[in-house]
Amino acid sequence: MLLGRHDSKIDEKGRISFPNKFRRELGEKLVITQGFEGSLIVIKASDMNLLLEGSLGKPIIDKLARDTETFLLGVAEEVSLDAKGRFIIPDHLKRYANLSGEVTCLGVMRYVRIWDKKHWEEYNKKLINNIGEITKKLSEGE
Amino acid sequence: MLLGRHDSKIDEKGRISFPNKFRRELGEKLVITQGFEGSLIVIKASDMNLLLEGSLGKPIIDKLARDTETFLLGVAEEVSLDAKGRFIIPDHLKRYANLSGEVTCLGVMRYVRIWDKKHWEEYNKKLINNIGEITKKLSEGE
DNA sequence: TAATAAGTGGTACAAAGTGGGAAAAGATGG
DNA sequence: CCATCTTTTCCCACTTTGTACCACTTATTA
Repeated sequence: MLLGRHDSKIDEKGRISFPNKFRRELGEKLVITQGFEGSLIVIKASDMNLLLEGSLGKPIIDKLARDTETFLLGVAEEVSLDAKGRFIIPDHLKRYANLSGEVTCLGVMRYVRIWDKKHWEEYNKKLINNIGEITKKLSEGE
Repeated sequence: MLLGRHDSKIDEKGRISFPNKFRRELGEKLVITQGFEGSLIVIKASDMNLLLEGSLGKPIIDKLARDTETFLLGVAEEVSLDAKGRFIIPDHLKRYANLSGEVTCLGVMRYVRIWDKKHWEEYNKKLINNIGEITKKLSEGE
């Protein structure tokens, strides 16, 4: 299970490094794509189907499903780690997530979320303030 | 069953030590993460599912589940105790819970809550004053 | 009070992370 | 179509961090 936070920064060559604990879980072949709340998603190529839960199987004429799939898959990129666990973030994804210097990577079960560090700090504050309400709603099944 | 209070302090290396009684219950592989009311949660790795009840298995497009998992897992860290029962509290969690010197650890059945000692003293006062009302509401089912 | 167990502080070494250089591949222009 | 310049990939060496362990201090118990 992917777990935990790892702060990193994008170096001069546009590389970002994953810590060992992520690498062990993720393996060699990864897919990076746009995620929610302005973050990026990095996931094992063989786990791609997890992204599509909720839209998979819907007919192509279903606009919601079509939009969701286009959002998640249309801009995805296959990346591979170098010997030290680094990879290059494609430019269009770097722009989407507003990544420049410092980034924060979060392991969330089966995937990693990459955030601009400042953006994450802000989002986390919101989470901290609202987590009581969020979990309440969740447990009420709504 | 985890039970009782243990006061401790964070040493220069950022380590905190658990008393023997906690260790026996918790075992070797622990997970530490952000908890509620500004405290940290330490739980047996194999009991993580207790935290995730409600969000487990939900698709990535479900915002409530995504927020919950990001809050609980994204900043979690797997820690292991050293030969003397100590572990290092990750910096970002130390900051979240405002830990510097003295801390208070409380055993609550299946997990341990870690507080900044002063913060706990204050929170406990509130509990003492309001516990009548809190339990009344609870027993009335809201 | 002695003996044993638990807790604390600190050092040393191995592993992981970082920056950068060289070679290979690809693009551009004459 | 070849020569040169740019970009990408691979790899090496240095730095930093984390972990294991050791020695000492404090508490516990007989």
